[in-house]
Amino acid sequence: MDKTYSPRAVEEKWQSSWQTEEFYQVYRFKNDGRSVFVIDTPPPFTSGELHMGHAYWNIINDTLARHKRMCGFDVLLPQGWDCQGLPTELKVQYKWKISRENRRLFREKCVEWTGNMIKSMKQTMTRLGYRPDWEHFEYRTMDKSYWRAVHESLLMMHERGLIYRKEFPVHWCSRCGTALAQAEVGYVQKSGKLYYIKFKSGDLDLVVATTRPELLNACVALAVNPEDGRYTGLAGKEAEVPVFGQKVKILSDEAVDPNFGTGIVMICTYGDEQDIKWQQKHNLPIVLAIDEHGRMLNADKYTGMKVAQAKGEIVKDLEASGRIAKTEDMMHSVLTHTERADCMTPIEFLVKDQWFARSKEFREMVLEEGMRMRWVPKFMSQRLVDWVNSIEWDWLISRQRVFGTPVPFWYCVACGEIIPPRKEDLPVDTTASPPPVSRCPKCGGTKIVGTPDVCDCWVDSSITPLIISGFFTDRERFKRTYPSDYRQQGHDIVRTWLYYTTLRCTILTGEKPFKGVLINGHILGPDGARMSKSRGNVIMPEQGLNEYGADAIRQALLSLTLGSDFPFKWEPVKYGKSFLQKVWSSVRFAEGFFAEPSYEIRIEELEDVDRWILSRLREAVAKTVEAMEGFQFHVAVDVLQRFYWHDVCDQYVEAVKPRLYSPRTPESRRAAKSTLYKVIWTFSRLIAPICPHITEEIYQKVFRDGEGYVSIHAAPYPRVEEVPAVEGKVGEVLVRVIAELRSRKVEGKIALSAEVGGAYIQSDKDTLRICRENEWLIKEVLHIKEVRYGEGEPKAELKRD
RNA sequence: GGGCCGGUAGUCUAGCCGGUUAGGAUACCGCCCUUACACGGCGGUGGUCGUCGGUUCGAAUCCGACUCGGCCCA
Repeated sequence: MDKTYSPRAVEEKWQSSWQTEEFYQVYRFKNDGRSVFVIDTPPPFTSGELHMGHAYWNIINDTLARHKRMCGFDVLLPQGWDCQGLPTELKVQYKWKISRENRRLFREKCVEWTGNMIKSMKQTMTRLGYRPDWEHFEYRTMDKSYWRAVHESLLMMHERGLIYRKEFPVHWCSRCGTALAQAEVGYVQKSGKLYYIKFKSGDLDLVVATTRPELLNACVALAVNPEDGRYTGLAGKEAEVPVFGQKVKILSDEAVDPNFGTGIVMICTYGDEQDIKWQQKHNLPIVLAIDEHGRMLNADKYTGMKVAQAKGEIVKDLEASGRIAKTEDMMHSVLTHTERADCMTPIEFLVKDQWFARSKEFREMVLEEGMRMRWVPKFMSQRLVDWVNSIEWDWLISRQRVFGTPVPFWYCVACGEIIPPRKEDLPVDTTASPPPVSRCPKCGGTKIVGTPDVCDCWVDSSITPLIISGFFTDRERFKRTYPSDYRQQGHDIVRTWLYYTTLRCTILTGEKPFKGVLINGHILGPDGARMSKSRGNVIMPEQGLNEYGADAIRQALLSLTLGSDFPFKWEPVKYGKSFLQKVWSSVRFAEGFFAEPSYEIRIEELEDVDRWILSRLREAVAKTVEAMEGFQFHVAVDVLQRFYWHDVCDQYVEAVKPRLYSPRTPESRRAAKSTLYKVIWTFSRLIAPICPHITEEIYQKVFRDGEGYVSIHAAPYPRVEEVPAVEGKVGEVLVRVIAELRSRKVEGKIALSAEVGGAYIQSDKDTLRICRENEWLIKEVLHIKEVRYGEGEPKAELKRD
């Protein structure tokens, strides 16, 4: 064995070995009748970059899977890819200069781009030691087989009357010419003007403060807070909108902030999200004010102008007619296309024909199923409860995009009836294929049209437990692998991925999708803020893999408490690397004394320090097993690092050196060897799920001949009963005395290898007896010629020559 | 504005179903290259456990208020 452990070379060697047929049997899901353990892992968005946050959950799942395999479970560890999304469309559009007008070519190019991204991400995953069952359980949401599953799931929901169409406003970026998901927009602080505009209501002038006078044409109501004493009796009256002249009602609503502007707000279709709520709640008319290119609609002489231009013109005309009471400069939040930092176009709400899935009515069901899951950590379940209780609308499942799973329905133009495809025709693209009927089954209408809309990405990813269990493809396997044992995910997507999965899977199967949920926190940048390119605080695992190794990163990330956010630092990784070197050196030392393939402990030959370290080992096994079972990985890391470094290396190895180099008896030497063998072999298996590479290397070099498994990851996880239950108290006393004398040496600036003439040990009777019995060992370990003893307060002294 | 989480030495963190000299890591300072390891060993400096109240014989640990930070949602 080399003096220095080189993670790079060792890790790469085993990562490629694990991909071979010989080792695949360790990692494959066999469905051979053993208890199954299924982990529903997140399919990451295929951005091409695997950052430390991804690495974190890769490592959690890999560690969990390795642990369960060693415990004898038939583990199903799948890994999917969430492929379809706007960022990819924009890359293909802007970087590859492909026009989205040609939908087929555009999609092909998106698929090609995504393939490249997956390749690069998979490489980093592999370098982290992540080893899911790529061969049989890798899925990509852009594949036709995945589309088919999504379509079948939507078909089932349609059969139960859960799909409907309706006009609804969407976030729209006029520069990118597309609808956006909420996750793709954000508020940006901008300086602007607040206009105080006078509306006529009878003889009164009502002053309304707004930042968007260009939406006057879409003003459909005014509103005041019912508690606002200034406007008692105003509700129910009418007002006239300046410039455009339409008459609108004045409403009363608690959501109006009396402290903003004058306390009177104008409701437009649509200025912001609150306007949507008000429009729905009060059933107000909808005026289309802006088109897809950001130009005015239904705005008299302003029609066709760009929004910004129209704003200027309208303000000018308001001023001319004396309808502006005053203007104020203010900072306000503007909803902006922030997902692509260089777009930053203010978004508008456009009314589009949309597809919905009924979800409001399943709130109770989702809550009940959610509460039947085991949550780790427990408090995270509150996020689901809060979210479900706050749901006000059904799920808008359509998106006006190109690269996505097509919405698989046609509809009758005459009566609006939804026409589903035949199951055997799935997957379908309704813009390219003819409908299964030529006449509407409801009204007989002959104009049946498809839709270019695609599905929200959560429609795709909310069926992962069904995909991995074979719900659509293999009902026999499904019976054994659904629900998943655990769903692992970040806390930020409880309200999306977890909620939608629970909703859809329970509707489709009648049962919750997973028995347990493992929620992890975010890995933040070193500055404590969320990692983002614009902040420049993104940490990529690649930066540390060469220098410290995957096993070091794994230790560092697993030493975090599950559920909390953490600023990433390299220091704990460095410590992990030191620990690997420590383990390596100690095994290198021990291995030099192992002449036989394996060693069995003979209880009767054990000496006091052997019994001590074995009792400590037994304790470490118990604690580690308990921690691993309870997903307390940080506890396991801590217990193992401390046990091995400080008990095994600092104390035990030092204390048995004389018995290995110049033993008094062959039995003493054999006891030391067999204890060392037991300790290292057990420890290696305990930490194998956390540090799979170094333990595999050690296993293949030291233990394979004696133990016979193809891989350490095929060996059984240690159980407490494997370690002899022996009394360690006597050895503990001895170890303490030795440590004490060693400290005296260091304090006296005596080299540890230097011989000293004598030592004086003062303590109680029992301790002295133990020391006398082990006097040979004390002398040899510390290079002391003579030891004297005395009863009294515990102390240890050295006498120089 | 609402929900959740956190505030323990310069930095990070364990403990938090009440009683420990409050562990550990890193950084820093000494001494030591000991036939596994200087990616090491031994020792040391450093903490009013966010603030203020309360419960208790006793609180980092339980309760309340406040404050700061983070995430999610309005």
